[in-house]
Amino acid sequence: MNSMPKIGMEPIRRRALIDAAISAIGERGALNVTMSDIAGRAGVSTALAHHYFGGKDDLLFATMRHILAQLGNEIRPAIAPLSGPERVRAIIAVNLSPDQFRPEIIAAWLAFYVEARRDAALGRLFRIYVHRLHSDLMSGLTHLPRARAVHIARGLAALIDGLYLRRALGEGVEDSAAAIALVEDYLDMALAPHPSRGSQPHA
Amino acid sequence: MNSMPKIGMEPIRRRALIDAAISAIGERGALNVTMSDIAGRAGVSTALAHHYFGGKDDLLFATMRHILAQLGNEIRPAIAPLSGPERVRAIIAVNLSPDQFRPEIIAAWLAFYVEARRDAALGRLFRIYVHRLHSDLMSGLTHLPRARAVHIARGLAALIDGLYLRRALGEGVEDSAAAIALVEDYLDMALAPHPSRGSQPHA
DNA sequence: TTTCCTTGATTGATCAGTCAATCAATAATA
DNA sequence: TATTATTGATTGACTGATCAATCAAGGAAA
Repeated sequence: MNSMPKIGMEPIRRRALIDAAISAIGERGALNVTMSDIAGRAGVSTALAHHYFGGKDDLLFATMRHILAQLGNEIRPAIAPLSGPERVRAIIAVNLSPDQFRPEIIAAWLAFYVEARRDAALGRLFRIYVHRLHSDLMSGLTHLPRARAVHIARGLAALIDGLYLRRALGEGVEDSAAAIALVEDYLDMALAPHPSRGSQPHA
Repeated sequence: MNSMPKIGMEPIRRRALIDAAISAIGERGALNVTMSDIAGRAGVSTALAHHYFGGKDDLLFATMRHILAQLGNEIRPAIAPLSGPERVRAIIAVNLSPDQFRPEIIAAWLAFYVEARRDAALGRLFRIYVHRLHSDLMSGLTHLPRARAVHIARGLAALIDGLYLRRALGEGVEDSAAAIALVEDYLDMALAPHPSRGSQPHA
């Protein structure tokens, strides 16, 4: 380990393998993709995939982490300058943006949701996502009583995930814009003062 | 196939194998269960499972059909005497009842959702479920303009599925009652006349 | 004795992971 | 400049395990 005796292929290969994994998962629809398939798509041998990632689980974990990081990188700047309902709207817009609503991304999400039930590391990753989404939503609902804000945040989160599911199945809401409209409609209703309804108090 | 020269083990075995499949899927969290595992839980050999179901895919298909049929059998009598919002409330209550909210059932749902992306037969099965849920919901929203009813029905369906997802992950809404309360709250808001909001018209 | 019921053993395929061996590029050296 | 040592990059071939599916044979009721 003196200096740089060889070129730096590592980041390129890692990225290529992750992209290949997303592509493969998107096409097969589940995590039962083979290392051969992934490596083939990335244009390398299976041995190289093992060399860089250690094993299949590690590669899939890195893939999911990449997807989550990408989502985080889109959300952070989008909501930074906003507060209140506008902040919530931005979160919704990014989570359901055409970019996140791509079939292969949805397929990967769904497949990882399933896998997270068994894989402890994946489960932790998802819990981080769930918590981040929740606290992001809460940060736009500070003008409401806490209990009411929690209620709405949970509803929004479930709605977003539900729309993902239906998208994965190819049924229900058609495109990104329709999904966003649906969630925003929920938000509008929840924020609008309504006569006397609901189990939670509101301002 | 003349009459009944031998006792009828078939329905008993089929049912036992389906129950075993649900149990196995619930425990492993995905569809990558083995025929050995399923057959073992049912107390028979793998060869017998093949004898009665033909192959693994057929067994899993029958398992999902059984779960969907069970849901249908619970919903039908529950909503038959009702109409309007009460009918919608009954649909919500059954879909999120403690019985449907069992971890192993949720796990099976989720796993089949994933598999339905590839398996055409499973996909058809799910489309039937989606359509039935939608038309059931619509039948309780006849007092609203059609466009508004469609909007609400889609929101309710997505919300229900989203709550399933979060339940599968073990995060978010805790139990059946909390999930029902969340969806009913959405329904209450959607049905309550609110000042001037939303992209869809309402009565 | 016919007919369903049931199984153990086997087979063929798939796949993750390993390994020893090349290739290529740079840095040190003479 | 030419040579050589060093090291990352890369692969083909192999292995061990897993698993769905098959089959031929052995019960047991009718």
